[in-house]
Amino acid sequence: MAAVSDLDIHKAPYVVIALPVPLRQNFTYRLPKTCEQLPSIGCRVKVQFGRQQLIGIIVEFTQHCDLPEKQIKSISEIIDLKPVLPESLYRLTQWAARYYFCSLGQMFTQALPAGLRKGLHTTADHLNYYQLSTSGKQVNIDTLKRAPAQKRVFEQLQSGRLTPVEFTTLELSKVGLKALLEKGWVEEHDEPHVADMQWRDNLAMGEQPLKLNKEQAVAVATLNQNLGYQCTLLEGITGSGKTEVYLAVLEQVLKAGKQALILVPEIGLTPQTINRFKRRFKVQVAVLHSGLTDNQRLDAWRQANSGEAAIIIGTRSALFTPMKYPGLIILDEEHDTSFKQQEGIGYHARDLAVMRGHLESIQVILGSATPSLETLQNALSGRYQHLHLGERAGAAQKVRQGIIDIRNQPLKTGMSHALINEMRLHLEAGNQVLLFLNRRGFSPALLCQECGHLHECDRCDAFFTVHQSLGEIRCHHCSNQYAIPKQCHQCGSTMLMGQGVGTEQLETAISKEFPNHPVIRIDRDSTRRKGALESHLGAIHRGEYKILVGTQMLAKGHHFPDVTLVGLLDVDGALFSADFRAPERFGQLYTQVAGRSGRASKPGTVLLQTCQNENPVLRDLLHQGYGEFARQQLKERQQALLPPAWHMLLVRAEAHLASDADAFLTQFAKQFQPSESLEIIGPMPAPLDRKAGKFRRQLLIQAKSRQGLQQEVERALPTIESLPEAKRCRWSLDRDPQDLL
DNA sequence: AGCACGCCGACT
DNA sequence: GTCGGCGTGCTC
Repeated sequence: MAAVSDLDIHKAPYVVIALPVPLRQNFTYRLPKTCEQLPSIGCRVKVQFGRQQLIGIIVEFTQHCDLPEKQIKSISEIIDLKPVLPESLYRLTQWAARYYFCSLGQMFTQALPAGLRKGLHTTADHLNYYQLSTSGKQVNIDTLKRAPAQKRVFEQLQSGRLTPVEFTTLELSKVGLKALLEKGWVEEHDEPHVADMQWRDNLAMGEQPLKLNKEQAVAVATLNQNLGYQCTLLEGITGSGKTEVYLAVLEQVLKAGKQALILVPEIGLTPQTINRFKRRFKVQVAVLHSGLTDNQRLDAWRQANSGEAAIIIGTRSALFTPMKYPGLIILDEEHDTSFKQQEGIGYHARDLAVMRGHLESIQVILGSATPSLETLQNALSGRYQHLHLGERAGAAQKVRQGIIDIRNQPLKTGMSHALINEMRLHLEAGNQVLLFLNRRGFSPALLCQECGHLHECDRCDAFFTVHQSLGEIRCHHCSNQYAIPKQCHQCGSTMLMGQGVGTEQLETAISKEFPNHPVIRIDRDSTRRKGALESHLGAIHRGEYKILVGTQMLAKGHHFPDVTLVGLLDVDGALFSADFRAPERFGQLYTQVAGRSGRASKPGTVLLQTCQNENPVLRDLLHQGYGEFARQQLKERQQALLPPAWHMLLVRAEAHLASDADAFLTQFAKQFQPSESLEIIGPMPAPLDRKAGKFRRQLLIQAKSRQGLQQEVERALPTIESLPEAKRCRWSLDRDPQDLL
């Protein structure tokens, strides 16, 4: 970035500033009248914007400005003299803003922790922590026998001081701490903070590494040879020891005095994962998850930025955490959809991680048992290094797998007789059974048995979902809910019943079928309460439940050693979805459950219910494993001009009048010339046509080359933005959309 | 996004 | 008569 210390204020009197507003532009201000030291590009400044004060970032110094003089305001305050972000991250933000067609200001909103957006310092000069007081050290812990929350806090403090971040990470009770502070057994300290960089010269090891098998050793050796930027796909089946490979590479990186950033899916950031890294190396680990307060998040950011934290672990947004000594980026479960932001600017942490590795000249490791087709294509084409762990065909070989043909078969609440019989066998042998049901398309609607009327949400184009236990009908697309009606809204009949199978109904039906085997349901509804998922999983492991019913949630990252039968009830729904990624997702889900059911001594069985037992896609997956299946899918995507072969931009528009959304998208489409390398599809109704009383339409732009798409959209956007139709609806752009639904 | 202005419905 | 609903428009 160009420093401006050599520029004269008179020559460059204007400052272009990126502001945190959802507008695709920057704003020009004047330097303050009294400005002793000139800030540089990347510094934060406070400015008056309309009627509010905002904090923005300097993007450029310039001599000319087309606006009338009197419209230009002066910067009210300069916050930093040094850029908030290191140059590599400034460039990454700039690149991402361009790629995702948003302003730098919007991208900075994603990249900076809230504390910095509010103007707090980038460095911590004080360290705040709790520790046992002199009187506290005399106290016998048994006196806290009847106060378990206090006891846990006390125990932790016996082994050393705790910062507020650590306090939250350990899930300790605030009330317990408060009580101890009041008793005077614990004191709060605030001391000048001196950065401790000991780890860089003298890495202290904790737990001994496990012995690597041959494949792991080869992978580690290969990875350790990489210098500078290199992206690698580490394709390893469940249980093949990817983490051990990460740890071995990490050791080399830490020994060289470099930091590592580890990104995991939302669901994967568990204390177990974090502890595995903490136990191996005696270094500071900064953890960034959604549960942190703004201050705690800023603390973790500062530790990473100063180089004190050697390891940074976090979910999607942790991608933007700066490292003083960048050494390595690991992105585990690379195919996980939580790496793509779904709301606002839909950036993909995986794609940006690769770009960041490039900008920082460090290696990036993408790990998965079931790589996304995007990553697989890059690995097959040689853009990424490709390393394998475990047999290629996957765990599918070790499990018994079967297809239940349900054509013309009577189903009992979604279950075939064959499935019920098999369940009985496994349950009688004392094992656990797991049933998967996709939520989408499977909601039990409220049907009138007399007139056939299906009760529909009055704000959306979706059927209500019946929740028997709550006595409610709910719309899953907006928060609309009512008591279950006693009479049909159309004919007044009282013969109303749920139609279709949802997890809840399945749960009830199973309890009737197997009264002696307790059932538990795991889905978004049953795990809403904080800690509910953990407690349910605990009960499952203790064998308190024999039958597990759930959605995808159950497949991710959990291992159930006593489950010997897994049933996938709605295979057809996944294979014939409107979403072109549905088969890929199904392949990933299937491979995960197949890899996790049973164990060496108790081989698992996976049963699929389908009307398509000759389906070639299904055959590939079952007989040749995910690798072959994925390669086949890649070919199909190429033929259909779909990602990752082609590149996609989804334009969404929402308006009170369907015609307003349509008119805008029609105008949008007119800005492009369809050709051999550019296709325009739509405008068409979004799959959920009406949501919360508004009409939703979408337009799909598919381009042969990434650059072509970039250029075309960049050329057309200024015109589109000034379209009168653009004001009559809310619209947004989603690059590389994950969900067309 | 905020924040204002502005124009129509149920209340102290 | 007002309080407040959210539609529309603007921000260097």
